[in-house]
Amino acid sequence: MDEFIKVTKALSDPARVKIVKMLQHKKMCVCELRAILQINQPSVSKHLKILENAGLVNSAKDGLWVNYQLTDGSSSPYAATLLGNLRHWFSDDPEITPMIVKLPEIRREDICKA
Amino acid sequence: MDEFIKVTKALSDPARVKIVKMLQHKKMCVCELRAILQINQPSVSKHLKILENAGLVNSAKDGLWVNYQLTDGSSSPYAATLLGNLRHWFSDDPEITPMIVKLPEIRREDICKA
DNA sequence: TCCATATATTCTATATTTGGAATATAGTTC
DNA sequence: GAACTATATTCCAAATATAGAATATATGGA
Repeated sequence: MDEFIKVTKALSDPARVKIVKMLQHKKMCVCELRAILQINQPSVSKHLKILENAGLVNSAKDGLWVNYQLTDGSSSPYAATLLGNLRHWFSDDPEITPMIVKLPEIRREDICKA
Repeated sequence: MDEFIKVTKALSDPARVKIVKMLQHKKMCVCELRAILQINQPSVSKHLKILENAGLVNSAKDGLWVNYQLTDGSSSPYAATLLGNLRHWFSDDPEITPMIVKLPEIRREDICKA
C-alpha cells in the first residue's frame, strides 16, 4: 500500500500536478520548470524528487542539465494509472492552461543562467 | 484542481484507504470502523469527514448510528475514477485482507457500546 | 425528564510537510 | 586547476496534518 500512498501524496500538491501536466508536453529541466512555476530552484528539485520517488517521473543527465520526463509507468501500476488519467484531466484548467500555452516559448538557453 | 487535490490528499493516508476498502463490502458505522482499525473514535470521525469532503463517501443517519458508504461518484469525477480503481487494487494486500476477512463477524450490536 | 450510547467537535501536543537561504556537488569552459 | 552554471542537499522556520483527551451534540429508552 505504501507504493499507492507515495503516488497519492506526490499528486496532492498543486505544484507537482502542474509539473506532471507540463511534462506531458515535453521533457524539461529544473530551471525551465522553475521559470514557469515561479518558485525557487531547491523547491523544484524537491518536488521532482518526490515525483521520481513515486515512480511518476524519471531523470536523465544531459551535461549540466537534468531532463525530467514522465515515466512509462512500468515501475508502479498506480503511477501508470494516475498518469493515464491525468492525460485527460485539467486540460482546460485555469491554473494549467496558461502554463501550457507558454511552454513553446520557454527555451533553457534564454531562461536559465539566473 | 482543488477537487482533485482533495481526493489525492484523502487517499494519502493508510487508515483512509483501509476505510474505503472496507466500505466496498458493506455500509459501516463509526464504531464498527473503530473496532477494526483499532484507533479511537474521534480519529475515525475525522478521517470520515475528510473522505466525505472529497466526495468519496457519504453518510446517512440511522437512529443513533451514522452509516457511511462509498458515493456513486456523481459528486466528483476524480473520486469516481479513483473509487473505481480501488475496487481492483489491494485485494491481496497484507494490511487489507485480514480486515476484510473479519468483516462478516463484525456486528455493531456486539462491538459497540464500548 | 433523566440516563446511556453513538457520533461530532474542540483543544492541545506532536509529527510531517513545505518554502527559503545557505551550502555542496557535478559538469563545462577557459 | 579556476571560474561559472545547473542541480542537489542541508538546515531552519512556518504551515499543515495527525492522534488523543475532554467536551458537546443528538438520539433512543426508562
